[in-house]
Amino acid sequence: MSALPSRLERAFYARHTVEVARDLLGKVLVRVGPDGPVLCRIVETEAYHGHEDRASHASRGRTPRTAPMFGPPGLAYVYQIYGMYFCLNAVTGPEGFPSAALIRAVEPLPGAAFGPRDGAGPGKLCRLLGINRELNTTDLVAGEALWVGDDGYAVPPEAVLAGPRIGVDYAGDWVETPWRFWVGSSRSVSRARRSTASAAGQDPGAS
DNA sequence: ACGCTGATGAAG
DNA sequence: TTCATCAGCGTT
Repeated sequence: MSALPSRLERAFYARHTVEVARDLLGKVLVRVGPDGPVLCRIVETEAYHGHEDRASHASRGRTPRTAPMFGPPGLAYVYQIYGMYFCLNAVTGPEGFPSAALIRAVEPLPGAAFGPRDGAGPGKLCRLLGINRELNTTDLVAGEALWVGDDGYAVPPEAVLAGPRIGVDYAGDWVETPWRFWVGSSRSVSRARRSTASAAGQDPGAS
């Protein structure tokens, strides 16, 4: 039923990372690997914004690892965490300003060859799609191996929920910042809906 | 609640 | 060179 997805352009990623993270919900993540293309729908994201955001890798400035976050919007920032997993981010905002949207969960499209929990987490989806450090700094706007498209589907605004980001207990005043976004009706989000979850409003989270 | 696992960055 | 710290996951 869905049209073939059309690739998101650089202007999509060039906006405030909170807007990008929210708008990535419902978009189609396309991975073209050795075994051919795999498509899935993004249902959970998180925003990381600038050096003041103590949850962000870039909060301590530019380092070899975080350099991609300072690059042009639309790059992939892939890093390894806990020694065993990879996480995929899309670099956002203007070039030179460190911000990115973490893709935390994807759900299968109808007829997909994997289950609803196979992409339910940032490490799981990278494992599912064969995303590793080789894809770090690849261009989601121009590359062939990994990109994000729009197939015309839109998540109903009332289905978009927001809450605190996961795994950032060290982030001080930023721990409760509600920059995690997910599709409340999806079975593929990485954790059950929190009672404190709230519908994502129009306002950007903070600044 | 815990173990797995190794890159990362800061300290020295 | 050592050391503590992780934007997770799976099993108990």
